[in-house]
Amino acid sequence: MEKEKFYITTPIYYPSDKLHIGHTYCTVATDAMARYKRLAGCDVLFLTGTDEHGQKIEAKAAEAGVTPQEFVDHIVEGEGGILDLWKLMNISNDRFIRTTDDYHVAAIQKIFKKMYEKGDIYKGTYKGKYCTPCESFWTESQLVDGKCPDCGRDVKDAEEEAYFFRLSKYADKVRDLLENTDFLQPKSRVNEMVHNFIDPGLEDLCVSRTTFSWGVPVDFDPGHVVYVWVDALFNYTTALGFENDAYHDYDKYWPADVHFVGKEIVRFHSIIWPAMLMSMEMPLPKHVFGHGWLLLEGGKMSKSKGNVVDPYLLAEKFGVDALRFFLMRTFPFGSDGTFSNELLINTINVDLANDLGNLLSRTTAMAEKYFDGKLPAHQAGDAADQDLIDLACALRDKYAAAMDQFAPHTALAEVFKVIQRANKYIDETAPWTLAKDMGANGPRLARVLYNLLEATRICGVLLSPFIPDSCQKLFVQIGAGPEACTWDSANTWGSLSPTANVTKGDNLFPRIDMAQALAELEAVSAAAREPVAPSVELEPQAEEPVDFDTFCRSDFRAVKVKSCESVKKSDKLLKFILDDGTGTDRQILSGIHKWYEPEALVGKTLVAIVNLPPRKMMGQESCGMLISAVHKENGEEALNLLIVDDNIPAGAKLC
RNA sequence: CGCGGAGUAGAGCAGUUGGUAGCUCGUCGGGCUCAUAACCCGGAGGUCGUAGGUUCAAGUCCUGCCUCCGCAACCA
Repeated sequence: MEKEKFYITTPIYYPSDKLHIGHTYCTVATDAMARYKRLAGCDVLFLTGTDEHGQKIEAKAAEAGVTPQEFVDHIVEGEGGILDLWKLMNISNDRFIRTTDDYHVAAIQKIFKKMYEKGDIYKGTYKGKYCTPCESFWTESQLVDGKCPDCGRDVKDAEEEAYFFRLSKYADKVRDLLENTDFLQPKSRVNEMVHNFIDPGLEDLCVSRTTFSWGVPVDFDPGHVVYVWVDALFNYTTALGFENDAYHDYDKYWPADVHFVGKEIVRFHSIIWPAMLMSMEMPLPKHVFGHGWLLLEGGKMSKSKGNVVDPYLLAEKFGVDALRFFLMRTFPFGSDGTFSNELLINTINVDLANDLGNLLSRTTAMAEKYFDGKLPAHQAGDAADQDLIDLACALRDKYAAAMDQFAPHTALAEVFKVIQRANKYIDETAPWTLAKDMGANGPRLARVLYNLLEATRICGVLLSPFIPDSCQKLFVQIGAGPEACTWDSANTWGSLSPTANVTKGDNLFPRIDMAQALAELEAVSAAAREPVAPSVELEPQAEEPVDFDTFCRSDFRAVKVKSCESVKKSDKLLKFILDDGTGTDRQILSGIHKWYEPEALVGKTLVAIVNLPPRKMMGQESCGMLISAVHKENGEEALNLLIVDDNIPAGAKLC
């Protein structure tokens, strides 16, 4: 019989930096799902990879003084790189695609051309802000102080030739897909997509650039490179051999059964991707699942906060399986979760050490102690066994139902109900009491231990997609051969040979000393936070001279802060009421809340330019601008207001 | 009135289609001694943010309000 196929993917990650626990979360989830489907008898293809083109990587490589290819090679294949991380985490992907792979590049060119010939990609003009010296286009929102974010110089309105994809043409079909099918999950993400992007009207999408070269060239129009969407999204099909000869199983595996993606890229996968496939007249993936993020206490993980969680460190310290298990067991897959080391250690101790590990340990210990590791064939069952047996036999279907709904946390919760029931069964049957009279109770005791081994085995089979290595050890200890580790055996009581060889091995999951482990982790992260010599970056000095008259027209004045408060609904703006010596209060808004609390500034003497035209911000008028000194420290923006001597009277002119 | 999410025991969270409010930690008491100071049982602790509404019945559905968090905007 033909096996049912199952094609599952992670996003292709952007190798501009090392990956963190969030990437690991998504990849581990995909891996567990893939392993589950293989266990259940499917012909699985599991794809992950890297999205290696784009301006940011080009720039980072230039900064590092290497070619873009060398740069991504190092992050992907180098020591401690992405491939190493997935190897460490025991990821069972069947393929790994890099968008710089030759076959992918060639296929993308064909795909681009096809959509062009169909008329769904057309040449238009891309309007934006252009910085001539940098030869860079920027969008309005990318500008810093209205100037080029790279060099700080003026930008001008400009337009360039670019190719556009007719996204608008597919708006209605995509809306129908989102609203009336279970294509996008969890359902809560549908509203967000429809209200934010489809209701306001989909605009055609710019799919080429001429301002950088690190991308797939448009082969029929030199100078243009394919911009991210076409290049990245079609990886899911080129990795199967679509429009290339590197692989030949597109017909077999496409469409994908599910794309697991982070919620930040749900938009691309649920709107742009289906629209492009519609254009190509290709089948759509069956599901896109947008999982949640791992947050940290106090908000998002971010480099600048220095709170990025390193999967290497945790896997090394607590074990790969423990980390994998924690990620899948603790957080509902569709929603955000709050990561903490305490939670990690607690989960390991409670579920893995106390419940699962200890169950295995006490069961195998008794089998050795009472029967030298080999139960006799003559065993005596009892009506009291039925509850445990029923629960264990019903587990597989509940587990499968949860997994098929992309709810690994629920599947694991079901497994642990059985583990807890088994621990309770030990109390109910009190084997140590039976053992006092082996003559009378031997067959009964043997049956009790066998039932425990069976319950443990079934849980082991179903846990193996999550903690594969640990389950192999478990199977060895309970003497389960390959026939007792199959999907079919997972709801068949009695699959384990009644006289299997049981050996008590090392503890599967040793308990972790919470206080000690936390202290060690804290020591590591304190060392990491130790500044590597605070690198101060300064803006280069302007080369262009300014004539004296122009300079003199700027009217700088000393001003005294009469009041200062944060602006409602803005996390950056502070509103200042200032004494500028004129007798009339001056109001200035300044985006410096990140560096200053308003109450700390009242009474200070500052410097402001007062003859700038007033400008509205967040509905309030700002008349002038407060002067600050700015620099970058360890890559992060730093800002200090010019606070001058209080002896200077309000309104004094600076010249 | 930009979009969305969340407010459930001291803490952290589950609660599918409305039908006796659960889990982990912590806490108090008991049991057991096979086991990784683990396991098992029981107690205390919740007006399920708030005010209304629909219903025989609402944590669950509807409306208003309050608070928090993302995104967006703003950041002269």
